[in-house]
Amino acid sequence: MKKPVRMRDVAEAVGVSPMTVSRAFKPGGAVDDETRAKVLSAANRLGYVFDSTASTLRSQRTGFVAVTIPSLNNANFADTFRTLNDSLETAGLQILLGSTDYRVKTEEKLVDQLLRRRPEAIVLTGSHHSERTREMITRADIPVIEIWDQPEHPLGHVIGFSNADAIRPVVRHLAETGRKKLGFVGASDTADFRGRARRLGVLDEAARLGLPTPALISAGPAPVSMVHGARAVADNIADIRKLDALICVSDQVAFGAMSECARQGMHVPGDLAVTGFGAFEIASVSSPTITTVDVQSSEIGSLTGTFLVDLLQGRTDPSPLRCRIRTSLRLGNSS
Amino acid sequence: MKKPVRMRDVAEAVGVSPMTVSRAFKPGGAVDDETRAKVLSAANRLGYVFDSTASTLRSQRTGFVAVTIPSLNNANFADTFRTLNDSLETAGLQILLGSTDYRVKTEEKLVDQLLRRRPEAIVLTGSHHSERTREMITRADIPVIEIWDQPEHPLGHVIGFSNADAIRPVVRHLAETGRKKLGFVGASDTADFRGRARRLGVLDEAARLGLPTPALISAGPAPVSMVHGARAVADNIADIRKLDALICVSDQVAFGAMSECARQGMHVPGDLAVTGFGAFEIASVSSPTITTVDVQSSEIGSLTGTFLVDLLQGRTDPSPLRCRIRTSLRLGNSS
DNA sequence: ACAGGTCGTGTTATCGATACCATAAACAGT
DNA sequence: ACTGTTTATGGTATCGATAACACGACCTGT
Repeated sequence: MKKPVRMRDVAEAVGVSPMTVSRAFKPGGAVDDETRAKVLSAANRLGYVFDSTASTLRSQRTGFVAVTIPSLNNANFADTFRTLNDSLETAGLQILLGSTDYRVKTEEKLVDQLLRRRPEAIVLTGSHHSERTREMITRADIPVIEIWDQPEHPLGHVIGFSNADAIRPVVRHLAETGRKKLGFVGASDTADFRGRARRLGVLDEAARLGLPTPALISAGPAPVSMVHGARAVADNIADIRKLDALICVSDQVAFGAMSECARQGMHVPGDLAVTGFGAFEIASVSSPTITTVDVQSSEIGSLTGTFLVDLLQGRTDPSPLRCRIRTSLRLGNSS
Repeated sequence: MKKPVRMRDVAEAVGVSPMTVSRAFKPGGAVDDETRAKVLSAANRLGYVFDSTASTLRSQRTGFVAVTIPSLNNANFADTFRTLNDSLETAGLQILLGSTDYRVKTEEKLVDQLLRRRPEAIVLTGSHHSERTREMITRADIPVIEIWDQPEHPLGHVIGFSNADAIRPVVRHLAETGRKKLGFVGASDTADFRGRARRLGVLDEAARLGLPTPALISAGPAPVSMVHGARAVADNIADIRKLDALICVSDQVAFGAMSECARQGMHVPGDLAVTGFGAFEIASVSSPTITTVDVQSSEIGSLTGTFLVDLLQGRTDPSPLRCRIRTSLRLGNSS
């Protein structure tokens, strides 16, 4: 239980001032090469570990970026988060992650907690926030990026796509291939705003094309995944036999639905077309492969990361960015 | 660009000392209820945001827990991380997450970075670390937990299972059902230590049971997932036709393998049994369902979380814990 | 030779909260 | 009445690094 080594101790050991040690630890610090080498070797010998907390307080730069995502077990956001993390960590930034559990109230508490850490920027998944959340973030006066959506009233920067528009090509594709009686499988509640937007997109596009109103089939409360897709089909099999296409809110749900269809003796795509959303691995590996919408989740993460790094280093115009991620229909054998 | 509100400003507004404001913000702070209410309302009115950085420096408590995992897109660790995060955040602890990319050198750099933030504890996935990593962590003098493994020489606490032992029942099950010519599909390199341990477990158990040495089929470098399982089967189809069981390093690989088998006209389990590992959603939703090993990934996370919270609050004996997570064979229709 | 520049280093004050101790008031027990 | 205890609050020093400024040594060009 000896007391921890501080910068001062290293300085004394080398015979320089703490300031010189400080500079030796900064990548761009103006120190003589020889001095730096001596400092670093002494630091290593003494077991000195740089204290970011003190540095942060004095310099007012935390190196933190706060990130909120709806759910950690939703594979949808894993890719985005991973690529975002990769971009940021090379710039020496550390993510503070929190999950909102699809609730604006939870998001509010989370944002309050995160802001106490003085992040240099904040990334929010989605665009629906409580009034207080908006206020806290505005007052924090740091860059904000909303991702995975196209908000009407953005808080700051936007890197995402319209979930409603992204799914329209699916409806058109189904209509073009002669499918008329559509169904939509998604979460029952309205907590998953992106899922809800997709549902609205489906309904609207079907109306525009003069198709009958799609049947809405609930897969239970968000987040929904494979088992929920399977259960939704099992629970509504009679209705589903009357349809000729099932539009699912995600590839996971689509896969679950397809697998239950197989169990029920329905042939995909012969008896029923099934589509997903998100272009996840499962879509290209399942049989049949799933018709889906590629939203480039990795792209969202890496774009956000590089943009943020440029912004924080002052290399980028800080005026609000609205970046629309290009989404595309990817045909599989399920439709 | 007005200057930020500090505790002192709130104190002045209410007419108390900063110390009282400080206490009003602590859950257990001894302040008059009325005073606290006045302080909090003033804080809210002025837009004061508590500054954890300063608090941390003075009190020497950061509220951080450092966590390293091999890969963020490996679904294996998502459940563990999610439940761990849930337990910790209710206790007001914030995770600092880093991914090691399955490399000890990357882990070393990561640990160095994370320790600078002065975490109150560190959680490492796996048990293979560089000498320098071990040294840094030992010197940091904070609780360490190694998860997802059973290290021979633990750094501190252990919450995990033996990957080699966990997969033995799979081999026994296959032997009992008359399968003799086994194959193992996993990552080619030795970077994924847990995958390697499973392979060794398969080889050893096969030898004990007097079975011929299982064929080793590479699915490429770690991390491996569905597409790699499918490709491994496609690339080695001639060899695989001679086998009667395929033991895969994970459910994802097993699913990919099964789907390629279907494409190749091989029937599972008729022509070939296929098994996975991890008991992920895909195992119970795919058809056929996959025989797998349930390792309770969620359990690992929540156990680690509650243990850590108890430890940091001094409610638990700090002597090294070695917790063996019970694993179990879960039969599916794929074998 | 000298003004003006760069480079490496030291001195001092400070970032914003809180540990530690002191104090005053209220109240109980003998 | 006096001591001891509890509760609510304030004053001061401090956590460990660094921004800002100062300074001397060494260039470099005219």
